[in-house]
Amino acid sequence: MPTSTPTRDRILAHAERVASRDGLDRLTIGRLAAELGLSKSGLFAHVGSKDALQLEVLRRAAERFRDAVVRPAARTERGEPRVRAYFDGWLRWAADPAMPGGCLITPASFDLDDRPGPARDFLATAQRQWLDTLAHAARVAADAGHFRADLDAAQFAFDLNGIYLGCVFAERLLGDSDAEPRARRAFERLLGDSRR
Amino acid sequence: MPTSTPTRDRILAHAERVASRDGLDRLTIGRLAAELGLSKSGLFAHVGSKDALQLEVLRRAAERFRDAVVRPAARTERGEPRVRAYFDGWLRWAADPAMPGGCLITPASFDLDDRPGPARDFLATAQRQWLDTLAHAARVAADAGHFRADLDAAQFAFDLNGIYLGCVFAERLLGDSDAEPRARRAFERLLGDSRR
DNA sequence: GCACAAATAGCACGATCGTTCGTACTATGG
DNA sequence: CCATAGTACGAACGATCGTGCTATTTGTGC
Repeated sequence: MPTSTPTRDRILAHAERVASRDGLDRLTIGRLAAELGLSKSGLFAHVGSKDALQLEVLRRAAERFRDAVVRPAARTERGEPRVRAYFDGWLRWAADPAMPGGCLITPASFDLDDRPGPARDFLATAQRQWLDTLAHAARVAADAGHFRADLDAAQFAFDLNGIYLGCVFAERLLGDSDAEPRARRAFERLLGDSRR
Repeated sequence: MPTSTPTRDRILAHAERVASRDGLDRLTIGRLAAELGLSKSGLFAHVGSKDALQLEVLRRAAERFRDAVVRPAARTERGEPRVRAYFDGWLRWAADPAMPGGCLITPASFDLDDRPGPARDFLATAQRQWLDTLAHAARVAADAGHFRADLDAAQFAFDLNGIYLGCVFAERLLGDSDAEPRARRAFERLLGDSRR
């Protein structure tokens, strides 16, 4: 099982789309093979196992997240602008048309939260890292005087995450068309409180 | 398929626990039957179909939520105290030891958000109702002078939901032991902003 | 043109899924 | 004592799952 071939890339790219629309654990080797015009065993040889496939899909989604959100924002001006850039990128990521079902990591985080295993471990680590990134950016903003000095950065990250989750929830389950404006309003409220 | 027999109640009560721990769509007729000492066909006769089983589990969870959270809080003093009662009950519900995997509705809401059908419809309706209840309570609190008069009640419900989701996320995926204190702090911040 | 390796297909396996069907057992009402 | 309805069971169905094995195709260096 090679680590990167054109076919394998095709498989994983499609698997990401399927997982986005239908959920990570609705990924199925047979269905994937049929949709890609491959045989089950042919596809299987590329991915090793179903668990490995799911894990790899998660890894690639996380990598795309880093490319699309984390790295660009990390190059913007430090302090509050960078915090804003993180949040903007996050919302853009959630609405990325390349992923028809939205971020596949969010539902997986709730789905796997009680199922020990490599997938859950990966998700927990990745999410912790992301929240740490957000907290660190808030800390830097506080040190720069943009936010108040005694800001609880971890609490800031917790609050931001809640805003994001509420946005995804309202948008996708409730079909609430102004979920994103609401999220932005909540964000401004959080920033306001972080200043004074 | 009768609507209520002792056996059917036993089945559904156990199904709720399984769905709480493993997720609604990991509910399986065969597994359920084995764990209850019934035959697959015997159990099947009680629930009609798998989809009906899942839907019924959702219905019962929602009913328990009304009994445990909505109704008690609705009888408390109107205004801010009732808003607090809703939120307290909500957090208590999420930590209810009777449901070993926490609230089964939250993960299902993310899991089914892109899968049309009766289960999704039910979830969307139930969640909309709950958010409306919260918004209404906030509106009443504003009219009573506890919150500022121009409070956006729907935004309040949106924010509250985000706090809850962030709490579940931190608690269950990250194993963050002070997720609940953080949620309470976020709640107080929301209340503070709703006053001025 | 041939050897050799990689990529893909074909086929079968055991398991498990939801579901159906026929059939017992058990109570209850006449 | 019999009819009837409810309750549960066992066996089987077609489908699909993940996963092995064994060919066959394909491409590449000599």
